[in-house]
Amino acid sequence: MPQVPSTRWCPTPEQLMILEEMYRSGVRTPNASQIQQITARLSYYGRIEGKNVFYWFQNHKDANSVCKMEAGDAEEASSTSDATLRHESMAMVDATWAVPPCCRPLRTLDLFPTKSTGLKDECSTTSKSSCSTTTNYMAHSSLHLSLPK
Amino acid sequence: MPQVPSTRWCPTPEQLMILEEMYRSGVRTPNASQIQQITARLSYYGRIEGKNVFYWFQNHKDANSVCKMEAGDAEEASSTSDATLRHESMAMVDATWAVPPCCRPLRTLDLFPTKSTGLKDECSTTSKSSCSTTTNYMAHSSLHLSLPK
DNA sequence: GGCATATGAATGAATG
DNA sequence: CATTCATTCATATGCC
Repeated sequence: MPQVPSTRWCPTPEQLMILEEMYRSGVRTPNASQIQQITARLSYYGRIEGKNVFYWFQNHKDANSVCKMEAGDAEEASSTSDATLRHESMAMVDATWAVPPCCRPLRTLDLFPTKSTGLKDECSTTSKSSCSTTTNYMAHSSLHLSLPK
Repeated sequence: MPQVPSTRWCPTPEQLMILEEMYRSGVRTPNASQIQQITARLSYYGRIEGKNVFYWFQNHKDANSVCKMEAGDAEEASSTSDATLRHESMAMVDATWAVPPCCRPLRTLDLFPTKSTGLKDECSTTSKSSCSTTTNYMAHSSLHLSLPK
């Protein structure tokens, strides 16, 4: 039971930004060397491995349409939810998508903590305040499915 | 009284029954159209959205007769599957993989035993904006690596 | 009231 | 590139 920190890669905003920009630039499937460079560069902002980059581009079909729900069906609070469509199936059912507010609060707190002293764990559950930011990206819609409205 | 609008989907027994039956019937990953139909049908019994159906099937690996949820299975296999390199790009970046500790100290030493409940990791990354991102363009190596095999 | 558990939701990782 | 698997996160609910 490894409490090992072997966590899943947590893309930081900076990393994301760069990746997205690259994607926008036309990068689709970087080669090994490309990946290496990208990884090296991104690793500056946080832990990242080559495979992360690789998979990211693999999964990053299109970050388009941060579709929003249609105003006609839900009267939820609608906290600017953007349904991130991932698969075609989802794309179609999008109509029903009305994802409320589940964004991912990036807990990028300040610098690395020096928690030797009685500092509470930095990963405290709280502090999930603003999940705004542009954390939501990625919408894997594929094909030609009519996405969102 | 679940009057709260933004609540999570609350599957009704009827919905569950239908879903499970479908699952039993062999439905594993319904397509968009499938999802739509299912959703439509289930919506009769209560509010439900396409994503709910989608996720349900996604998560419903084996919720039926799960008998291994608890028990004293404290250890894990951790077979550390070797990453079978699939593409050459990956092969090359492989070096970057398995980069264990590297430079990112993400984990704190936990002296005291913490309950596993809500074990949150801290993938916090410094959102430092030292920036100075030297617009490092991508190298157009264009090597001879043919990706996929 | 909070703590424990269950499960929906999200997405990174992997495979075909 | 599409699809599926696995892990994690967040929220709801139940039991103290």
